[in-house]
Amino acid sequence: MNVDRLKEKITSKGMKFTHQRLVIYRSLCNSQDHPTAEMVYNQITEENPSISMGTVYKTLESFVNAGILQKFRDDQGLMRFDPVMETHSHLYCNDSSDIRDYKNPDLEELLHTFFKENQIDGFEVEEVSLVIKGKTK
Amino acid sequence: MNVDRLKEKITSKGMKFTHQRLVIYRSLCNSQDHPTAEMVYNQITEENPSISMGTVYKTLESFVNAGILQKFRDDQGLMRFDPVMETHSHLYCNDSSDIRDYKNPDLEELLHTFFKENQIDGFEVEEVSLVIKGKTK
DNA sequence: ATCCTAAACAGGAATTATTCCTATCTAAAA
DNA sequence: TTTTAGATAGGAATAATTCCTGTTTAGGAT
Repeated sequence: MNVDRLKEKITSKGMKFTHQRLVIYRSLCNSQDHPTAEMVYNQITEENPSISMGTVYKTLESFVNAGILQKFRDDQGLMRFDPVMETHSHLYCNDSSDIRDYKNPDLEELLHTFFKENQIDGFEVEEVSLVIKGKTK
Repeated sequence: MNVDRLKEKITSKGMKFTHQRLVIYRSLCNSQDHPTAEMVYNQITEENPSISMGTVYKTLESFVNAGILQKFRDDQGLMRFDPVMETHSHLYCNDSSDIRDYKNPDLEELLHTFFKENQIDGFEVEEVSLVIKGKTK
């Protein structure tokens, strides 16, 4: 994604376009590993040593609120950030801390149908995602 | 569950039977709310003021390793403990921090079949659970 | 019943992810 | 160019969890 598209993405949500936001969002878009705030910080400070940890946290949170990023907790309790906004599940590797994306429209349809037909007493389902644990082959 | 059955549960895993372990495990068995270590601590210290926080953490972890409890992270990153060992999913209330159990054999069968028929490239599924978010009605 | 020892415990310090605070700075609207 | 609301840097504060150390104890051996 080029700078203009990144800028458009940020400003379209009513956020000021700053160098820090550009760098942080670009880092997310280029990563496949659902980085933590610290991983983002380590990556961007190689080229931008003056960006502070607090800014990384605050910026990531702003992006989540603006609907530009998703966040979720991993098993160690660390917050992970994800630029993929469509509904999808995650594959957790039992042998490492790898987390891969898993997206399957058939599965989504299956679950949607299931919960439509199987109402839960006293609970209204709004969102379902899967935690899939296993081994990388 | 009476004291003898609780004791049996603990010693059958090769663990020494101590007063602290009895009290902590009993607290878990009597709760429905997937308590955190701190919630367990607060509950048991009413009657057992000398049990330390460190012991609660260490004991809960020992129980998990022994296969007596399950643990999982909630959205706030807190570790939750659960005496229900069978596979089941959780209902997360969006309006509060309530977490209810959800168990449905049909759903488990459905998912089992799905992942048998839909192998994931480079990944071997071992365990699937659902994160179900929504509203308590 | 008493002794012995590995394991468990209490109490508190240390660690670590994350949030909070405040003075300074800057994007972008006027 | 000026103005100012919002953004940032840097560091202090917070809070869940782990670690450390000296003391105690469960339960097998004597």
